[in-house]
Amino acid sequence: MNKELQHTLLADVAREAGVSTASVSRVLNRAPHVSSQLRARVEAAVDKLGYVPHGSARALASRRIGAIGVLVPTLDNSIFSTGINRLEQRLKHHDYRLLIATYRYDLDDELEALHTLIQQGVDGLVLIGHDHRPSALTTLKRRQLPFLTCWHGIDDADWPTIGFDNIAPARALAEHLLLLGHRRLAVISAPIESNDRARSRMQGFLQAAEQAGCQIPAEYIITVNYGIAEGFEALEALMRLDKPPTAILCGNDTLAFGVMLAAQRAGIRMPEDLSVTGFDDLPQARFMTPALTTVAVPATNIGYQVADALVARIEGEALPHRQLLDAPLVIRGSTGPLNTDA
Amino acid sequence: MNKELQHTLLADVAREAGVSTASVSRVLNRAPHVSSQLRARVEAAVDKLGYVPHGSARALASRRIGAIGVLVPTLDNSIFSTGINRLEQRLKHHDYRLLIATYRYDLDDELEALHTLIQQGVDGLVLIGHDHRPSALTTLKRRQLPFLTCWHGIDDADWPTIGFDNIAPARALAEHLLLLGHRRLAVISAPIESNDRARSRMQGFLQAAEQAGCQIPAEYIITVNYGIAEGFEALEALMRLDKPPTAILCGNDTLAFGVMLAAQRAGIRMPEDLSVTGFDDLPQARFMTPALTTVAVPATNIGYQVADALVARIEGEALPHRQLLDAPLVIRGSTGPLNTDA
DNA sequence: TTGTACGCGTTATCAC
DNA sequence: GTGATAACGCGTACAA
Repeated sequence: MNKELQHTLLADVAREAGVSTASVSRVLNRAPHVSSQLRARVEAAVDKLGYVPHGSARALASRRIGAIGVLVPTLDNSIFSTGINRLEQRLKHHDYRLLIATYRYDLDDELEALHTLIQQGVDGLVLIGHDHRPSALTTLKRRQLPFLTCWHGIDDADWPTIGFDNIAPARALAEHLLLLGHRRLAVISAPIESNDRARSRMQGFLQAAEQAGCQIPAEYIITVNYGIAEGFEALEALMRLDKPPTAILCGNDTLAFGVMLAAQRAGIRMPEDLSVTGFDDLPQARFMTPALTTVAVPATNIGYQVADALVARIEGEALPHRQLLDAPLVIRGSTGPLNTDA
Repeated sequence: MNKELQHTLLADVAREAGVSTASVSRVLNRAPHVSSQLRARVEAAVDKLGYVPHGSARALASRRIGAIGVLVPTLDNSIFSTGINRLEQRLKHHDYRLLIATYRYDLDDELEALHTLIQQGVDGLVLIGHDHRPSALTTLKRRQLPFLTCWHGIDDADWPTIGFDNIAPARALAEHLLLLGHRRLAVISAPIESNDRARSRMQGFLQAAEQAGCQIPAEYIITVNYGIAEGFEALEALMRLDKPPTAILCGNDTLAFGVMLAAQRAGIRMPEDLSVTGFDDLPQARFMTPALTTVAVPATNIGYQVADALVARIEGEALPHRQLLDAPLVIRGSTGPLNTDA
């Protein structure tokens, strides 16, 4: 590795402009009290030499890296990429960059990625959801690192959040189906052990059913990873039961799409023979036939708010530890009254 | 900002272990010639103090950051997230981290993001496609930064690539439709000015049509951004024409899904009344009814190969400037013979 | 095998 | 306003 071509340094710029390194640094960092004359000379020298500051050196000296990190379970779900996208744009507006790390819904991987990001020197962190390894909190606290969680609505001073309640909308979805006369409700959910969002939604579904005196039997509850294929196969499995459900509550839109596609393939009419609900309101939801009844998750807004709040926190502001956004029900054609002819 | 709690430093560990800082550093960096005795003492001290190395200081001193950067047009298309995901995992295997930046198909944003990543000190870079601002190449070369492009098959020594040919599969798709008797072919594509993949695919479509003596008229060529809604609306527009097309070539699967959903909504039968093709082979493709005829883009394999090749390059190896992977046609039910009854 | 001391490129604290 | 110069935290020749 003999890449010994000398990059131009701040000192080179200083020499070229005939000023001190301190002055160059001031110009570069938009410090106050610099004469426009000096500024001009420095900027000319920077351009001439094609100078690019050295990020690590800068971070070391200033004890600030100008980046915040985000830990996402996966980028494969476009609801997350949407949120991330907005977060990144808004952070850029505050002059912060975004470092993204993924952990495939594995909390040990999340913890490891957290350490990597901290080591990288991020100025703040965004985590998704409320479920994390306990030592994550310890680390965060010990280093006094500003952080925020999102996507959940759990009231916990340890885990400040900007998110939404997952339980109530899930309950509303189930109540909507019950009101339509359905009694054989099935649930297709992601594994709930280390995913509070999935758990909350499940809880909402079951609560509503129970309150209506309509307990959901175990064989109507299917746990799979989020994915089109998984939803597709889950529906096939449900339809093989002696008494198939008349309505299916899906943990997210992706699963619901899989279910709907399988139903279409099988010639099952929706909503006449089967009602289906999702969660997220992905762009595709409204274009399905029938259009998917779901919950509109405020992904974009979360990205925006999280950026503002975290930056404020980094700059020393105290903020409420919970901010809830609206996640409204979107009732469309995929849910309809129980067909009593059948 | 008075977060003056002293983080434990390498020196603290050294003191705790009763050894020199150099020794601690050696243990941490798995240097050879360290007695297991010393290693044990240091590791104990590290654990006891909860020491976390300071990334910037380490990068500054070692002139290596241990991360490579990737510039992606968007994370919203799951074909990219799939590739990125594999890239990240494979890089971790080589002890490199991945910094992701997105530019929303705007090449000026790409250039800006490139500078940010370079400033950040990445050890190498991955770009997607062949279209970039010329100054990107200049920068890359001047800093002698190892880099790779992917997702395209263009033979250009300036832009080493691990990708696939976009033209031939596109041509094959069109030929497939022509062979089925279709003559009224439409194309729905992303803007081609600054997107070589879209341009190559378009080129393949048009070439095949022309060679079959079946020029595609301008009103059959629609340019929109990639998206479900965009595909949906494009189909509606095409169907309003006096003589609607009997087959539609879509620039990617997402557009094709939009088209198919619009067709289903409009009661257009596929493939009897309309044949549709995509490009990517997303998971959803096989589950549509009918299943989507498309091209299987080797996203996972690209991620894997790019990781290995770029790391090799960083470590000084010379590699061929082009490596082509297979992107096979996947013929499914969404394409069928021209219906001459109509 | 281990320790000493300097250098990495910048920012920030002083004086002037 | 501007210029010296001491940190910043770690890696690594070099010496021992």
